[in-house]
Amino acid sequence: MGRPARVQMREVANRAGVSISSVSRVLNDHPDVSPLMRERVLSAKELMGYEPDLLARSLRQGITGTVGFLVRDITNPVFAEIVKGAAEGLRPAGYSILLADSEGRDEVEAAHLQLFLRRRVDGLIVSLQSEVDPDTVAALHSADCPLVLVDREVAGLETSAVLCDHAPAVAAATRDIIECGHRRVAFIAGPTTIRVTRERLRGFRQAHEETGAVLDPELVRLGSYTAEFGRRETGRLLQLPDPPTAIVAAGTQVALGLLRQLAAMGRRVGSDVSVVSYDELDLMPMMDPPINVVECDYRGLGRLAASLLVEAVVHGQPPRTVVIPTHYRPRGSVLPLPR
Amino acid sequence: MGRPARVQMREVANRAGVSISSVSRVLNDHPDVSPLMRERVLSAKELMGYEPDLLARSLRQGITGTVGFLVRDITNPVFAEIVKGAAEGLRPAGYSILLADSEGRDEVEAAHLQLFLRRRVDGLIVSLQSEVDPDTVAALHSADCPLVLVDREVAGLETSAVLCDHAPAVAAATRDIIECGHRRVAFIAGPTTIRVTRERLRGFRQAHEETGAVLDPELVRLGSYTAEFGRRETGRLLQLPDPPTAIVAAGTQVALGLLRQLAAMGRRVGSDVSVVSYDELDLMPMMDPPINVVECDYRGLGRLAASLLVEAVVHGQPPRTVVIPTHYRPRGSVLPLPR
DNA sequence: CTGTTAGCGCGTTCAG
DNA sequence: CTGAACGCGCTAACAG
Repeated sequence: MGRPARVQMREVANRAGVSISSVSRVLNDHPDVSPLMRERVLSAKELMGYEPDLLARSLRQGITGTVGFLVRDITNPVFAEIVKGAAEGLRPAGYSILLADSEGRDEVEAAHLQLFLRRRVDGLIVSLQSEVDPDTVAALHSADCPLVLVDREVAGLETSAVLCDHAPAVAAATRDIIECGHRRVAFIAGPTTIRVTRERLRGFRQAHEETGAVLDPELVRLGSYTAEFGRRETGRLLQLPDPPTAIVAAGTQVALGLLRQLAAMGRRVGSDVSVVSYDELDLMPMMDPPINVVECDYRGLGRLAASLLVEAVVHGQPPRTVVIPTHYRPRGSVLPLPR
Repeated sequence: MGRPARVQMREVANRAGVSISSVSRVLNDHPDVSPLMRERVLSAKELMGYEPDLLARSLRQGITGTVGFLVRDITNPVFAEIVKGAAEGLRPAGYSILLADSEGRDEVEAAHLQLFLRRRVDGLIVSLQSEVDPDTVAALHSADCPLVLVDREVAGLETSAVLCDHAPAVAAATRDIIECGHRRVAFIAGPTTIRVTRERLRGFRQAHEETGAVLDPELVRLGSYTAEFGRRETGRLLQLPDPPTAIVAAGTQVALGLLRQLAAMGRRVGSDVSVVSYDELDLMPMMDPPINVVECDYRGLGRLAASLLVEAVVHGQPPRTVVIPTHYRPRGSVLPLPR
């Protein structure tokens, strides 16, 4: 079957015996069109299977109907959920999503943002892997469209943001551990160059202060949100002369690495070492014992980001920051220390 | 800080004291440009921070540098992996990804495809939720760009495809179960309107034929690839007068639902009912007992889809179909039946 | 209410 | 090797 040659507006106009602009008016629901005209144009359109070229329309109107979405790693279920939520929010508003994955590299992240801007996206939803990379920050500053940061903050950038309230939830988790009698609690997370880490760490510290427990700096391991980092640091922590009896793993991948390392060392969650993981992996509740988690509604977070963006793009609303609650869900992986 | 007004090509031309077309030639690496001209233009460009508008370029050149990517559900780790792989393959080639999620609705799927075409994507990578929806099929037929189907096939459509070799892997899994002494093996999967289901079912049947085992049609449950379907059918199967002693759950979400239902019923994997799941969820190997799975390299599949698309778009290569191997990984969730 | 005209920002013919 | 003019397909401003 031959390529169904792309039919253009002028052909429809000729076929209907009217001018091009009349076709345009009908298709854009301009008020000043006679019923007869509307009829003629629409039937010609249907007959020829005409669909307006959005590229040309975008160039003319200066709006593309696209939103750039940047995530650190689309295979991380947290980001997949956020994207899903945003997609649910953006589709009814008529926006398409340009998706970019940072691939763990700052230069890729910056390049994607620059590319988005050159494609003239109407808005950006961004969950950076680095809040401090110069090129990335420069790109964000040069953005001439609304921007929503997801669980991130960039110094000196006035923008909308949707944030998770990590600190209280991590504090609750840590308090639970300490109240079970643990005195050496470790913390594994990513770099402090992103807000999530700083907030989580803040909650972890706060719980120690409130309970009067001593926080050994050696037990805090900050590096990257990867399974490999989680695995490695778990191994190192447990080989310490005075090892921790409980570990808080901040981040899905870090938690995964932790569990792998425990399995490799033949240690059991709960009995050998108590564990609090971050983010609800679907299988966490079905493990034995079920893993305690800190989590929030990431899909809702994505929907929220979408609605903030839409209200900024469409209604010109000023930047706004929304914080959503985050929860600690004890399930059994934290056990009392034998006295 | 004020909007950094978008700088255009003509301004760069004025600044450099040359014509617009000279600027264009320099930026597009046209051979016939003097070193002096190149120098003048490039320095003016840097000075003013000019970046070409890709929208206008696309309209002029007829190519957008975008690829439409449609998936059934981006929160499904399988699709997230495929998207990641494709992103890795498409970025170096200079393509951006327009991502669409079908949201479980045929009309959404068709609408997304139509939208992609109107945005004049250079290519499509598509993993349909329905291979038979009329609007969807019509949209694919009307596509005037290269198309790569991912683990799908659409009747009458000459196109590239990347496929998983499901049947042998499911057959191996099923044989393993039967050889362990199980005589009533159930199968839960999605609709037969997509290739994966048909292939998986074929493998399941084949194992029965080869071993001479009897396949009770009542034990085959085909519906949808959702956790809810997996949960419900697991419950119904186990309440049968003569329930299965083993279940093959095809699909990540179905398997998840199955595990939830077993947990809810207080049944243990292995001892109460043997299980083979589909697709490697990261935690499957760490459950007790570790779940047997059928899986393949989905990220590689995505990369493959990207390379097929690129070779079609850039080099005009004809449609090609590639099948990648799929594996059965026994781990301990299938146990012998007591004689 | 409708047709004509002028661009949106670029790339690409053509002369020179 | 460079500049001027045209057009990608469409919408918006203006006449009629």
